[in-house]
Amino acid sequence: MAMDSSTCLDTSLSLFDLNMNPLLCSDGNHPVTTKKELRSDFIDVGTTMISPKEQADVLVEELNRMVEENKKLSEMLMVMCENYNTLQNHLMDLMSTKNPNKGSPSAAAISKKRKAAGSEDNTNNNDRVIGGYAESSSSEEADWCNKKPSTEESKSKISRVYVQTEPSDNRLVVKDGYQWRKYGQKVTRDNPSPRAYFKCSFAPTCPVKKKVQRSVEDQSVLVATYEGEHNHPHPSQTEAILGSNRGATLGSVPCSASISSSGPTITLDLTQRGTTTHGVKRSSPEIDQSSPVFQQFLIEQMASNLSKDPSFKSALAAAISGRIFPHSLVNK
DNA sequence: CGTGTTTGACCCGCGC
DNA sequence: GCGCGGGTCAAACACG
Repeated sequence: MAMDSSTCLDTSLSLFDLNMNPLLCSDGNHPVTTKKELRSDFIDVGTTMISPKEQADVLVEELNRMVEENKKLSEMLMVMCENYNTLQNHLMDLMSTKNPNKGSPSAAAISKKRKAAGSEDNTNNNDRVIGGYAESSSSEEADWCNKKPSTEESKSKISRVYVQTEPSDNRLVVKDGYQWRKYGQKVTRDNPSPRAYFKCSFAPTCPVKKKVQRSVEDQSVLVATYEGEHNHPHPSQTEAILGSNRGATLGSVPCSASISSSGPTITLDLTQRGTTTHGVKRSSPEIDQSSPVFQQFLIEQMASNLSKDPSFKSALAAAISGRIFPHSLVNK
């Protein structure tokens, strides 16, 4: 639904601002130093002639400052997540008062036979492509649930995302920020386009699966069907706060229509925790973002991503070389 | 060499 | 029981 998108987009843009601009810390006094600024800080220090002892002190001081900023960024993330949840709940209330009956499929729809589902992509009149993406309504999903009587809770969490792509783009790729491993491809009877099967590979234990297939009616539209719920935070929740300006990271921000670097693809992540589909409030257990486990996860992700970030490495290398070989840096 | 993708084989549920 | 079709597995392959 578009409302979800706008809510999500709002949060994403906040993240984007977080990445691009030196913001004030939560105490409102100390500006958060971006990675770019850090690099220039290093160079500035590196070009001045100071003793090794002082250099070590400066390094320690710098490290402490970064740790402090890291803490503050984490706090900001927590606040933002809370705001997101508040907005989401507000939206739920609005949607439930507007469409009290939506999301409760009729018994007829539920009892649809498997054969009737054969033309699922072009018979569901409730599905509409809206501005490049759309989400499905309930009937097909209820049918899906019926096909496989759920033995696990996650089986019942099914959503569908429509993504407008270039007709010439033959890849069955729907960018939603998560990491997916393809484990199969099949040509189905009702659709000449192959259907690709993906599993979430961000967390080894994540049960979420995704099916991607081109729409029968419009070959430029990819239909991504998500099954299950992620048991881990969205990768962008940890990557975004690192202030990385890399395209890959930006592309992983949910609802990234305005900032995606990969062409006209517009993705709407309906699988995110707390997100609803079909106007039905999800009842799955939510990840407590204030929990020590979540915070530990965040810290580990930050450390991991920082260590992988080539620009951070080069900045660090420049800073170190600037201190050890100040002249060589000046000559550059 | 590790990781991800491809693709044919296999499994299983459903309809006849 | 058999055939069909969707979903999954796993060996082979590609790539960085």
